Amino acid sequence: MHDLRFIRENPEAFDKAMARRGLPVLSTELLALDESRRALQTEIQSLQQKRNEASKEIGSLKSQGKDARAVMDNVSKIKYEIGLLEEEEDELAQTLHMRLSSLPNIMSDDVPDGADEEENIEIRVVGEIKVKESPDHVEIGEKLGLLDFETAAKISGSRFVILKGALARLERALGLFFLDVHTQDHGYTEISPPLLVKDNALYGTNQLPKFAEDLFEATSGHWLIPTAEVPLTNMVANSIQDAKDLPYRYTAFTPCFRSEAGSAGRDTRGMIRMHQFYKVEMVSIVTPDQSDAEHKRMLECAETVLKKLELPFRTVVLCSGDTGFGANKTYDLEVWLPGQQKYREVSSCSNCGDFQARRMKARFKRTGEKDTHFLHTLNGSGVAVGRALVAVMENYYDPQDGGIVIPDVLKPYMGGVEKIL
RNA sequence: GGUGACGUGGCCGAGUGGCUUAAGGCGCACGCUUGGAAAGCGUGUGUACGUUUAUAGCGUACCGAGGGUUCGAAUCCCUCCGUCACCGCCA
Repeated sequence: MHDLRFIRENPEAFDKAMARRGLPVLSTELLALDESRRALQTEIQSLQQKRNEASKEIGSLKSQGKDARAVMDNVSKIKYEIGLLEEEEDELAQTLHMRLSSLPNIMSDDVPDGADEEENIEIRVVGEIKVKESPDHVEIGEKLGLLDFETAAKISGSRFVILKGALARLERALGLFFLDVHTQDHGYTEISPPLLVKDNALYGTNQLPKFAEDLFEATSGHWLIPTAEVPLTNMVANSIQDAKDLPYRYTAFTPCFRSEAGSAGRDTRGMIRMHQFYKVEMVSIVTPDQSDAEHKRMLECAETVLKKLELPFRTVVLCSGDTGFGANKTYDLEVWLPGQQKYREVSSCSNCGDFQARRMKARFKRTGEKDTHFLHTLNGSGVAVGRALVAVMENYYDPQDGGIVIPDVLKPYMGGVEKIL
């Protein structure tokens, strides 16, 4: 959500920022709406003042036993006028709110221009690619008899999978490992959040109203979370935090549910794009002056777990065309998949600035200061468990016997299993 | 799921239609007092928006949320949400 005052004071800058998102000039129309809304508000307020004064007069007239009918008639008229104006103002406010809440965040100046993911900028490549080529994870898993898409399809349809035995355990091991690293080494607080949320929460983290298509909705009016970013970030919704307690760093290991509407035909093979997958998420709640440093820190936290797993990956900055709706800047981590001979995204670390905080009225206050300010929110995968599992299967594949070697850091989580065979 | 009670400021708590400008207390901040502290005394103490050169002033709204009744609502009515207690069911 954008700050109208910012648009009022910097209309050209705002239009320029939206142009980077491929949007036309909007400030003129938005400011016109805003101005007429404010004019109406002022008018309404002065009428309300009159009404309040007159009502008080009625009270005192009546208590003195005098006739108050003339004043009462007058108030009736005022009330009628207020009603009309309020209706008008309501409509304007709603239009304005809808327009504003469907506009994407302003990107940082250092986000490179570019049309799509092809133009993301690689900032580093980490780890050595030891396995150039391998069977893909589907072949590996099915040959081991531990990966079953067919049975999952029978139960739930396409884009679901069943993991069995040691492979199921390996998935769990990855989740626990990520969680342990972030809580023990990186200072994140483990959260076990709700997986069903109200639309308010999804509005706060900007999945709604624009991206309802990508979500699963329950019959109760709840929605299944597409990422733990939703409950974790919304923990500070409608609140005023004390600056001295910040930053808050939350992490959670949760299932994520995505309808993948509009991705028909994309990544249909394997576990890359599922309706349901596990992810360890990191969320930081910070003051504006902390947010750049926190963003880099979060990126490092995500990189650390891949390094510990000794998985080769590269880090990219998303270009303007690929940066998500709510982010002002995003780094992606892409892990090497020898089955596809490609780097594939396993983490996305975004700084949302005050964009989400404004939507969810998440504020902070410094001791002694009177003003409240909007928090900055950041979220990042630390990392996607399903895709990390794919990466482990393919990078740790042993062509000699078709098995999967367990990475050293996961051994403590595998109960003595050194290799899945 | 059933029945009942309840939801007021940072916290406790009064308030059942107009002297409420939300009493009183606690906490907090500042000041007075003191050699210093405590006690005591005094002053102040929310959020959002509008207006404005303005961290002044003025105004509007906000007593769980949203509607309604009324000239006037914390107070009356309706719907929803949440909390607590007991009962039922249940991982």
